[in-house]
Amino acid sequence: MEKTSAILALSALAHDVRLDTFRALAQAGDDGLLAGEMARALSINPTTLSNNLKILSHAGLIHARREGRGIRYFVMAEEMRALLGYLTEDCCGGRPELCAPLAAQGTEKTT
Amino acid sequence: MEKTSAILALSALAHDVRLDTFRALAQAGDDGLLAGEMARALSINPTTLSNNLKILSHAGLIHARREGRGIRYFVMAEEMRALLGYLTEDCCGGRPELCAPLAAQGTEKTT
DNA sequence: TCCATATTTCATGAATAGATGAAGTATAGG
DNA sequence: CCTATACTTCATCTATTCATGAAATATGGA
Repeated sequence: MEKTSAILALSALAHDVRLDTFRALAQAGDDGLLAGEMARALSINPTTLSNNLKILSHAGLIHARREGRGIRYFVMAEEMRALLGYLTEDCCGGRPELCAPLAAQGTEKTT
Repeated sequence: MEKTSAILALSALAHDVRLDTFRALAQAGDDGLLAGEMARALSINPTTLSNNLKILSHAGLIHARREGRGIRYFVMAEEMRALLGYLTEDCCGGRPELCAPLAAQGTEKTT
């Protein structure tokens, strides 16, 4: 992954609504979610959501497909993997172990 | 890790100078780097660098220690690990395998 | 004490991001 | 076709971020 793509993805995720949205889509997995479902579920103004979905799409983190009157969004796991790979491999000074003991590590519940 | 901390860290990293700085510090490891060394090495205006170092510090990704006339900065690996953990565990819908095959994965050289 | 060095804080202006109502586009169904 | 639904795009305003010169602060040494 290139640095510019990484920065694009990082800034896409660094936002309350977008992070919530991304998480909801990740949870939904291959089923994806309709824009309207997300707007209702997360109580977001449809226009605001649409703008933020566009930013996530542009970063390559999600993609969309029309479905009847609605538009269904899906997470792009590959891009997220690439980002995590970039952060661990490239940003941790070639010593991934410094920053990436993701295998084990305590799994606390967060919100 | 809490969502607000994650957003703070993500936006701290989502910036050209700050990402470069963070990478340089990660490479330096426990030796850390003086602010001046980084400014010279990366050709960054000292004021600009200082502002960006403050942002990284505030996000908990680095910390500083005075050393004579200079100030030496160090990466906070723990916070970076927490961020990566948050992204994989919390954002990938409780199905980390979706986004975190960091163990294997092709290690291409990036810039 | 006085000065040079190293870095930060302050102040300011320019650029970018963010939210949202109104208007536009696409689709389904009568 | 006509209308309702589901979204997006446009236009606009506000808020935040960014970069940087000038001034302030801290330290070391003569």
